[in-house]
Amino acid sequence: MTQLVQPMSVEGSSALLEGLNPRQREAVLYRGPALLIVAGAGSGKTSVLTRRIASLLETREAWPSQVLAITFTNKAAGEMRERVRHLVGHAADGMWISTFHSACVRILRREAEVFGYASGFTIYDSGDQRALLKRIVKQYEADVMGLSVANVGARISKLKNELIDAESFSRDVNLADPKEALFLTIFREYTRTLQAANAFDFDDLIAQTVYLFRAFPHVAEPYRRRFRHILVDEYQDTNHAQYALIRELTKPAPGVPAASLTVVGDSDQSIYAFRGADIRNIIEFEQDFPEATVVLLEQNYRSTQTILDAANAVIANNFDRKPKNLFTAGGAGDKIVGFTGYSGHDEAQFVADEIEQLHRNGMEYREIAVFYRTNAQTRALEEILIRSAVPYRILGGTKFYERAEIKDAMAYLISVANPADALAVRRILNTPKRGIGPATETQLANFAERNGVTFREALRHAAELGFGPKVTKAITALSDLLDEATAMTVPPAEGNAPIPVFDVLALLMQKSGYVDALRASKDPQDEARMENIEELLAVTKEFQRNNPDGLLIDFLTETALVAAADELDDTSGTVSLMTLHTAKGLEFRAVFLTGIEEDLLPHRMSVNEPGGPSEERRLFYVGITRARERLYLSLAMTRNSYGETSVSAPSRFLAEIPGELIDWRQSPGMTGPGAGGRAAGSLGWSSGGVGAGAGQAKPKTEWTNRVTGKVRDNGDLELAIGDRVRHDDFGEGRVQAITGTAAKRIAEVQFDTAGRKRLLVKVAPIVKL
DNA sequence: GTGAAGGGGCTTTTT
DNA sequence: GCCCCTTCAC
Repeated sequence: MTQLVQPMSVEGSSALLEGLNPRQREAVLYRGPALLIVAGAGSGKTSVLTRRIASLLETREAWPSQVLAITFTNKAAGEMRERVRHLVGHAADGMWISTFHSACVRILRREAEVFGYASGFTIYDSGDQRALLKRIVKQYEADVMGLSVANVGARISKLKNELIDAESFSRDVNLADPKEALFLTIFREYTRTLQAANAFDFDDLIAQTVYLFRAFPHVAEPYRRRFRHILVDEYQDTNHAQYALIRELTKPAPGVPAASLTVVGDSDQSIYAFRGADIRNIIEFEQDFPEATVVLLEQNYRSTQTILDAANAVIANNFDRKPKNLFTAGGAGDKIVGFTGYSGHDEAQFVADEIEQLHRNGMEYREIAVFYRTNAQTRALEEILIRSAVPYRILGGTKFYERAEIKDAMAYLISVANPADALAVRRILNTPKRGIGPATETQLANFAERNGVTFREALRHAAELGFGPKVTKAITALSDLLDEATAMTVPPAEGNAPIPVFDVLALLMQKSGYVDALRASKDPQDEARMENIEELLAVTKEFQRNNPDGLLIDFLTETALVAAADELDDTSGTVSLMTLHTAKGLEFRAVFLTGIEEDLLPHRMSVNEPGGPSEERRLFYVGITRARERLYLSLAMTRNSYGETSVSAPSRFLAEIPGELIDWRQSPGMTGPGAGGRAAGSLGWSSGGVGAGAGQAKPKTEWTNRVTGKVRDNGDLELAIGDRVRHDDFGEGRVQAITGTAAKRIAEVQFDTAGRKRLLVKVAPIVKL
C-alpha cells in the first residue's frame, strides 16, 4: 500500500507521523547535531529511523545522496531501503544504506590506490585468516610457545578493533617477553602477507578506512562534505574502530559544519562485547557529543505483556544499567510454556510437537523460530525435525560459502580478480588433483620470493624451474586458463554489458577439470558437492539478473559480506533455526528458546569473564523479546557433548522469571534461585513431570529418553491409510493420512499413547504390522 | 604425490 | 562425535 506523503509543517502534521507515539514523533522531528534514540526491543525503531530519513528529504533538509545509514546486516539494510522507498519513492536509491563493512568496502575500492592497494583487493573471511595464520604459526613454530592459531587470530582481531596495528603494537610490547616478541613477529608477518596479497581481513575493512581518512584528509573530505546526515543502528554493538570511523565522518570539512549524527541503540541488547563491541560508545554518547539529545522509546509494539514481564524481570538483574521498562498496550497474552526434557532429543521432540500443534492451529512455519546458544545444539534438533517432517532452515552454522567446494570455486574467481592473492592461487594449485604437491608449491613460492614477483607470476615461469614434463604442463595449463578467464573480465567499454560472472565461473569449473573430477568420483558426498557448485552457478546468474552491469569484483564483494541473518527468506515457508546472536533484530510470532541450562546459557566459557554473565543475560533477554505471541523455554536434564552424556542443571536465569508467567509442561523442579550453578548430580532436578496441564493431556513420557539418533532408511516402505505401524519411540498407531511423494512421503499416524505425529516415512523408525 | 588409517583436541557467540 | 592433522604404505 503506497502512502502519499504530504508536505510537512514545522510542527509536523504529515502522514509521516501517523500512528507514532509522542516519543517516536520527537525522534523523527528533532533536528540538531546529535541524537541518541534509546530504543527498547520492539519499540518501532526501524519505523522511526525510516520516517526520520523520509522527513529529512521531504523538508528538503537533505538530498538523498547526503544520507548515510548504517545497519547491522545486509538484510536490515535492504529492508530499510525498501521501507524508505515506500515513503519517498526512488529518491531512496541515491542514499547509502549499508552495513559498516559494505560502506567501507565501497570507500576502499574507490580509494585503494591512494595507499598502495589495488581496487580489486580480496576480502579474507575468518577461514582465510585462519589458513594464513596457520602457515605463519607453523613457520615460526609458535605453537610450542603456546601461541595457537585461534588465540593469535583473536588477539590480532581485538587489536585491530582497537585501531592498534603491528607498528603501534611494537611500540608498547614488552620485547623481553619472548612470547610477546614472537606474537609481534607473527602480527607483522600476517600484516605483510595481507598487504602483499592485496587483501583485507574483516577487521581491516573498518580499521584501514579509518587510517585512510586520518592519513589523507583530502580523501576524507569529499565524504565529510557529502554525508550531512549519518544514522547508525545497533549502536550498542559498535566497536572502537567503528566509533572512530563515525567520528572521522562527522568532522567538519572546510566551510562545512559537522554532519548531524543519529544513533539508535539499546544497551540491554549489547551482545557483541566478545567481538570488541564497546558498550561505552552508547553509554558515553552524551559526553562524546555534548549537544546530544536523548529520546527514550519504551513502548513495545511487538510482544504480549507476559513476554515483556519476563524480559523486564530478567534484565533487571543486570545492575549497571539505566532502568528501563518495556510495556505494551496489547494484552497479557498466553503464558510462557516451559518444558524439561530428559535429553536433548527429548527436548527437540517437544519442540517438534509444539511446532506441529501451532501449525495445525494456523500458524505458518515461517512465523516460528527456534533459538539456541551454540551451533552444536542444532544436531539433535535437526534429527528430530527431519523425522517429524517439520520443514526447517538453519541460518548461519556451516555456511554455504564456507563449504570446501564453494571456497575452491571462489578461489578460482579470486585468482582471476586479484592475481596478487597468493592464498587463493595456492588453494587451487592442486585442486582438482593435478599432481602438484607441496614440494612443487614451495619451489614456486621460493621463486616468487626470490624474484619479487607474485605467486601467480611464478606459475608463468614453471618451465624454468626444472619440474618434470607432467608437472610443468599442469602448471602451465592452469596459468593459461586463468589468463583466459582474466581476459573475459576486463571492464567493458562504455555502454557494453560485461561478460557475465556465470560464464567466467563456468569456464573455470569446466576447463580446470573441477566438475569432471567431482562427476568421476565414487565418494557419494561428491554428488552433493556437485550440487553445491551448480547452486553457486545459479547464484552468479541471479547476481547478474539483479546487477546487469555487475563485475566479477562486485560479485566477490557481495558474497564476502553475507551475514547469517541475510539468509533469512521470508517466503521460504520453513521454521528458522539460529543462534541467539543471529536472532538479534528479528521477530517471530512464536519463539522457542532451547537449552536454557547452566554451562550453555550462561555459557561455561563466559562465566569467569568480566561482564560475561551480564552479557549472557542480555542474550537471553534478546531471545525473549524476539517473540510476538508465544514463547517457549526448554531445557534438558542430560545433554550430549563431545560424544559423552553429561548431566545439566537449569539456568540461573530461569529463576529470574516470575513463576506465575510460566506454564511448566514438565518442570525442572527448581528449588529457587541458585538451584542452577551446581556442577552435576541430580541436584536441582525433580524426579518427574509436574505438568500443570493448561493444554491437552500430557502423553506418557517414559519413551522420551530413549529417542535415538540413528539414521535409518526404510527405502520404499509402502503405507496406506488404516495400516498399523510400530514406532521405536511412540509405540503402536494407525496411519491416518499419507502426503508427499518419494523421499518426502509423510505419514500422519495416530499413536495409541503418544498422540498424533507426522513422520517422514523414509527415516522414521517404524515397521508395518 | 596420493589415499587410507589412526590419534589428538576441541566449541561460545560473528561481521 | 567429529574434524583435522600426522603418519604410513603404495
